[in-house]
Amino acid sequence: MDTTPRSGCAINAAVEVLGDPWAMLVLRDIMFGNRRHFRELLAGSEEGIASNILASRLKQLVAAGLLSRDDARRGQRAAYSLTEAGIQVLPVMVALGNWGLAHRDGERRLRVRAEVLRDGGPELIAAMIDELREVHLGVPRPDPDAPRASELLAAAYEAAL
Amino acid sequence: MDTTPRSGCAINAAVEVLGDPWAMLVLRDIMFGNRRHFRELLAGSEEGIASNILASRLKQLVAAGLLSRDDARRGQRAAYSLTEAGIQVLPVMVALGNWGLAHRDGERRLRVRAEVLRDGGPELIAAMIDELREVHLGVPRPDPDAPRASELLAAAYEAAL
DNA sequence: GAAAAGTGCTTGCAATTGACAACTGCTTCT
DNA sequence: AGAAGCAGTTGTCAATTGCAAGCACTTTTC
Repeated sequence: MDTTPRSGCAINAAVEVLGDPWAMLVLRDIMFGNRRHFRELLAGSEEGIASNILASRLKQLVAAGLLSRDDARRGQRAAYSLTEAGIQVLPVMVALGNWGLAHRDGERRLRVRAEVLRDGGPELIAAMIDELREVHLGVPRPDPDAPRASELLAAAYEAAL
Repeated sequence: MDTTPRSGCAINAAVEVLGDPWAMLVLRDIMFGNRRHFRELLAGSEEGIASNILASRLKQLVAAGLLSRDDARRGQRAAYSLTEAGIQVLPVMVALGNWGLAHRDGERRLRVRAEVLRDGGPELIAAMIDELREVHLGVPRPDPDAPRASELLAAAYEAAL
């Protein structure tokens, strides 16, 4: 786990944390799939991550300050939560999802649902961030009556299957 | 160069192409640094990519349809250009840059410049995409008198150093 | 017109990282 | 006490990465 930055560039700084294929997928499952425990993350994702890789990535993400590890009374049921820095990865995730929807298979499928993400952008993302803050940080949402962005986003994410 | 997708998820689709640390940095240098030739990319980036890795990544990015290789009369001065799919990576790049600016070093530095990217968002990105289309695809910009977004973005990117 | 310099890569090799399977120590349920 | 579930660790081996050279080619320079 090398923490020496390769350069001072901001994009490089992000890439050194998020540039690993598995890091993004783990974050995705915690964000959208709401998986919080080791075994859930291990078995849950469609891509089939190996246990040592998952352990390594969780450690890195905790060290980088994207996740916190809540070791609920030692040994059992350790839960991983997003920190504020981790929650702020959502825009990156959505941008990646948009790109993936638009450009795999030569840009032909799933246009309709993709529009939910593509243009619903900023407000939807802001609302989703409020939800993530509530779930992971325990911060109540500013407007509890606001529509649940997670459902729209999760639907668009499911459409990505 | 394995092209078999690990899953059908859109985020995974994007990660399989963009999830490599070097892929994003190469695209960054082509986008913001306007480096188009092998040797430029090799010597130009602050991170110091190895030649075999660069060759491998360029090949992958061309195969994935993000770059095109213009082999100006065989042998000499092959130029790499962004395709439309490559240009569309810009929002991902900006989101990554934002995150990097905000969250490295515990969120303390470069706030001022970061705001250029953070909230100037959508319109700035759209304008920059028009510019990239002009430079890399030869498509004239819809409004040639519009301010040059690349200067604002490049300034914010330079601030990231 | 031969030498020098520049081009896009390729090759060899040591070291790191990745995937797969099995296993450890701990805790709780029966 | 036994079984089952938990979060990981360890071992092994193949694939990938990083670094230093080198190669075949083209253009420039003298």
